[in-house]
Amino acid sequence: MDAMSTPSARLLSLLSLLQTPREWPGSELADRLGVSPRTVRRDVDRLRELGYPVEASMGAAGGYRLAAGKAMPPLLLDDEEAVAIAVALSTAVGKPVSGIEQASLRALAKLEQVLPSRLRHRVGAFRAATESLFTESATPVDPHELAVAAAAVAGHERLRFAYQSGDGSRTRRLVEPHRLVLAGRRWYLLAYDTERDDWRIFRVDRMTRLQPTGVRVPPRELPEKDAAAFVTRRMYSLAPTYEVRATLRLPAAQAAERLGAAPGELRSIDENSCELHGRADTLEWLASRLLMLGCEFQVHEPPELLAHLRVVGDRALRAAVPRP
Amino acid sequence: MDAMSTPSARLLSLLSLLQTPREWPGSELADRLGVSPRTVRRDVDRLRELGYPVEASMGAAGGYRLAAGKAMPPLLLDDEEAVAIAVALSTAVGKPVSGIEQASLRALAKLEQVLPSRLRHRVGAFRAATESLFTESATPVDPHELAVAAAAVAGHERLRFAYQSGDGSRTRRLVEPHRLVLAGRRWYLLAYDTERDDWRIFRVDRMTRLQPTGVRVPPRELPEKDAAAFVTRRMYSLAPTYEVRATLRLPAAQAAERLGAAPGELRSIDENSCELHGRADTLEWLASRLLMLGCEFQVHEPPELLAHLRVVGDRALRAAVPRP
DNA sequence: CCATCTAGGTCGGATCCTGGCCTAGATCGC
DNA sequence: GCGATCTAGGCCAGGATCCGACCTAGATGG
Repeated sequence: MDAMSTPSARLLSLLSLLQTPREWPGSELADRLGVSPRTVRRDVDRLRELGYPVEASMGAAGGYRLAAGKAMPPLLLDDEEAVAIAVALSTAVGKPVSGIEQASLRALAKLEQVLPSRLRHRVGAFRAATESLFTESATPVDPHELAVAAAAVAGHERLRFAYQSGDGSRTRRLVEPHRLVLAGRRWYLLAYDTERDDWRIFRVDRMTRLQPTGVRVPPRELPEKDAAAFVTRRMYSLAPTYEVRATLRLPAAQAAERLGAAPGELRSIDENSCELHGRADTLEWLASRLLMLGCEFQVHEPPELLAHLRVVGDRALRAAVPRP
Repeated sequence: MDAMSTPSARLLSLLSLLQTPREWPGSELADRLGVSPRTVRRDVDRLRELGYPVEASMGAAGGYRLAAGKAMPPLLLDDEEAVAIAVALSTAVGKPVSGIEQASLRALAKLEQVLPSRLRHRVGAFRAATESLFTESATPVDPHELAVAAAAVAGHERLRFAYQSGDGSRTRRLVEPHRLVLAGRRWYLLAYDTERDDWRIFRVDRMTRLQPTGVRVPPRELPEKDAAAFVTRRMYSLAPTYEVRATLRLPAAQAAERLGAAPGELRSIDENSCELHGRADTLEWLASRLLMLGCEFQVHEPPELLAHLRVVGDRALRAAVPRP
């Protein structure tokens, strides 16, 4: 333990100790912090005054611990925990659903800003290991670059990057980032392209070599009020999606449960079948989800999905024929 | 903003402000914290002395921001970010791979300990929404209960719960938790059953109504040195698993990449095929992963997987036949 | 009923903290 | 190049805070 000379440093260490899921007797805390038990009691008081609910169980074998309160206390993580959170957020952000993607992204950007570099390497390694497991998306976005972009948005910093547009041509861009928007299962950066003097939308998974320039610029006004609307209007030109229509031999309630969030539309047909309307961007993802439902189903559209199902079905049957 | 009377409270707020991915001019910080700019400079100094690397850009339009340093600073999260992290950790823990499961679990336990209850509800809601999306596992474990168990392990607290054993019988248990072990894709609790006076292993997904008793007991010694070894020896009686053997028409390198972490064993056969040896606990999971590889393959074992592939293949082909 | 823990009042002396004022150095825009 | 604007940090004096020591009260478990 360090000197713990100042009360501030002591409060921080105290918070860190109390976050461990165990009880600390005052005497042990005093020992660890290098102060008298009386001072520990006063520090506990201070924490309580700051809004952190330190619980104490009285009597012999009593002790202090931090309980759930009204506000989030500062989280004091050790190295491994920090890495675990970074990895978890990365996969969450790379496979966004839910409706808290913006918050996940903010949290990731915040964490990456202060993550020591030696930990950063470990995060990268784990990310590489886990990412390919969830190979649902054809081109999963790099969470690190996403975080860099998010930081640039939040800091109003000019951003430089290489972009590969839909037709394959590569360009260098210098933009003023405005917002990151999740649409479908992809992230888009809405930004003002300073070289082309116009608003542009970039698919984040097509951006590489992001370099925050550090140059802060006053936020520019959008031509339209809602960034998300602006994006969705232009988005479909960038992201070819498939509209699915299928009949599932499964009660609508169960189908909703198994499909989880963002299932698209489900309409009940009768007590044990329903119709699914949805949209997705890769056939593999669609086919896999439908097959994982574990029920009979019929696909009506799109024709590409019908073809893909035939391919997958044939492949499964061939795989099931034992050959030496 | 609050009073910020004491330097400790001020330092915490300052840390929170500096974690935002933007630059803060000293004057604005002074304003927000309700102190003079000189004091802000001193506070910044204090933070630096505590080991938090506050970066400053000089000149006009300069400012302060928190950079990556040697140690993790305390993370100050707003409500949404806290929820996002909790959700991300939950799915990471419920679908464990990687090799940082223990750390993820610790982080989740730490977070849940201090998470305000109103946020806890939101986490539960998001969890329910996202969980069913990744319905790979037959009985996904409840991350919240896992966190409770982890806290009991760390705090040496007796734990009470209801258990449904493999044969379907239900019992109430009172145990002294010793360790949580991840084996295969399942979590097991190694604990001393105080009523049966012996060490037992419980599948966490079969535990319900966990109640930490708050009773702290001195840690008991394991009969064998390594808990993980003890578990793995007994585990296979609890978890029926399938041993897979298959030939993939894919170069070994590519297969490893697409399979990601824990692919089992891959042995290269020739330049564009390889043999896979692995183990998994559900056929659906296995079949889906193999089909997602996007290459031809032949399954040799187990026979159950052959049967399941035939079922899935037939179903896919039936689904691809348009019917009114 | 006693040991052990939290809770908290009081006091004096040492320490620290603050704001004001100063100079120095870096950087950017004009 | 020059001035504006920012960080950096020394110095000082008055006041607030903090600390340990010592005390009593209350809760709890063996």
